[in-house]
Amino acid sequence: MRKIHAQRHSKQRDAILDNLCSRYDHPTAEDIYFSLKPKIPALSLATVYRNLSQLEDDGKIIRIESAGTARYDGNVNLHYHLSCINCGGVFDIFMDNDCGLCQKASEVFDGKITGHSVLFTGYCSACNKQAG
Amino acid sequence: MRKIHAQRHSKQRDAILDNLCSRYDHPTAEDIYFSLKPKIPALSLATVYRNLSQLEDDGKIIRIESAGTARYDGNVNLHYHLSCINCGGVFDIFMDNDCGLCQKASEVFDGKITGHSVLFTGYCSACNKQAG
DNA sequence: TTCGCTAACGATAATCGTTATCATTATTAT
DNA sequence: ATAATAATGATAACGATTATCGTTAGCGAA
Repeated sequence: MRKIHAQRHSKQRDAILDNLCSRYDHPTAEDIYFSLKPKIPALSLATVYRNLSQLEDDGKIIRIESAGTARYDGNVNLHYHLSCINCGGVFDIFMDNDCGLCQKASEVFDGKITGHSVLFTGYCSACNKQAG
Repeated sequence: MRKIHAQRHSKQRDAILDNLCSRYDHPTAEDIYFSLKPKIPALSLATVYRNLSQLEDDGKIIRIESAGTARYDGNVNLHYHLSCINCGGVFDIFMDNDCGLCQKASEVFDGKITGHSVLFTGYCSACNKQAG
């Protein structure tokens, strides 16, 4: 089902990937759109969506399925996320391995596991200190 | 932010919870709607959505954030899910613990972790046998 | 270098899942 | 039974995403 993409180069796609890779706040498509709009005034939101799915298909970015709106991540190395109950932000959680999660899951599941994602919920550093 | 609900009893809510708890295919709101429609012809899709969020707030069911459409699960005990790349189905993966995932995450994350969800991707039993 | 093909674009309409509104119905305490 | 109001059904509204379509631009061949 994976499509073949990016037969041609485009400034918009470059800008979108650059933008995503230079930030760590896991922006939504709209966040990226508004972030690039000053630099590329003619940019269309449709183009952002189009390229984000394309880049995802090409394995260059990751889509984070948080409630409601999709967020994106330019870091394709294995890591997890925490969605803050208080501020709604999404934060990185880096662990040097998956704690044997896939291994264990493969043992108990009669199918084939090719990947996984983990979304923690709780309070980010700032909100935890602030609210207690 | 958790709301107080269910001050009154309703046949619709009972039916929705019953339906969800008696099946293991992690249906969408619409799936439940069509499943109950023959039994409760006057049922409205809005009522299904309303009660699903209410039941979720009450901790009686779980919402699974898969791509696009939300799915629901009547089993509130800790377990994980696999989304089949081939057929699109969502399947249970039961493990007797979290493999130390939360423990490890708490060590490396400067905030407070209160919960987590894991979504594996791959092939379900049937699709794995069929396609290889 | 220009030409032609068509991928990618921008603008916007359409779609889809979900939520809000509101008049009506039904549950429950009195 | 009655009154108060939670919950309902119908449907409009909403927000995120995708599809459409005419135009633009990347790139290989002439």
